[in-house]
Amino acid sequence: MKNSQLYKGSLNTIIMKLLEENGKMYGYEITQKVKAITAGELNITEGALYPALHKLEAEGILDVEIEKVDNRMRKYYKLTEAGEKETINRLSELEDFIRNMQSLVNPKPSLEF
Amino acid sequence: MKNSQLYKGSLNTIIMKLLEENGKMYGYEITQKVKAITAGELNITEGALYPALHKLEAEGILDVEIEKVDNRMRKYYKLTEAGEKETINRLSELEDFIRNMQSLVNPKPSLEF
DNA sequence: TCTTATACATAAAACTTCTAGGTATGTAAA
DNA sequence: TTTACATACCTAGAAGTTTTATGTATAAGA
Repeated sequence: MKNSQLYKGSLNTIIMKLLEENGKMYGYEITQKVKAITAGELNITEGALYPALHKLEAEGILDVEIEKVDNRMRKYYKLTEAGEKETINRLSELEDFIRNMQSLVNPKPSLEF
Repeated sequence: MKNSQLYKGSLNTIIMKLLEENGKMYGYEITQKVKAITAGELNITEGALYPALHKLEAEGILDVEIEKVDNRMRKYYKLTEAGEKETINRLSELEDFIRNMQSLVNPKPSLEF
């Protein structure tokens, strides 16, 4: 998609935040949710999403649970306890990042008269 | 450094914004400026910075001018005309990005009573 | 003299993401 | 009925950026 370079490196944080908020989600659901929240501006590709989910699972951040709905497979992911702790750190990093980027883009004028 | 993953993909935008603001800067100056603005939280490594500057120059975004100060070489970079136009686009993308990330992290509650 | 700061540079490895494919089911349109 | 689209998963290879680890050189300070 037309995703700018800027989103690179933010995928894990996005996934973890969504799972923190919604309890459990499956891959396709995550892509649709992100598209909806960002009004179509950010489209997570499957080639990025699935490897990322598998990696987070391997790291013990996520747990999987397979369900069959309408004869179609769904793999629901949710945060482990370790994952919840890590999510707190990631969100804090995200806040710092946003604050820093805003400082760079919108520097405080020096206090002169 | 302890730079989180989130900064990946934002280096070009940072460089371009700083040059838009300061007219011309040299590599080492950019690293110091970023460190100062972010209170030490973001350190741009040379291994990332110099290749990025060279690439932006090759793309016609930046112009170089070599000066010798105190017997040391300095390569001053400044935005070309095309670079200035592109910077406007990048900053607009950055605003969208920040807005989208904030929507994800801090979703608007539905308007129910 | 040794360390730190200034100032540039690059090559190899690591890492993430994109592109481009693949499988399969259900539904709606032509 | 065949085509298209949405749902739902997956992966391999290419592309791209950044990190790590170097290297060179001058100036200043301990």
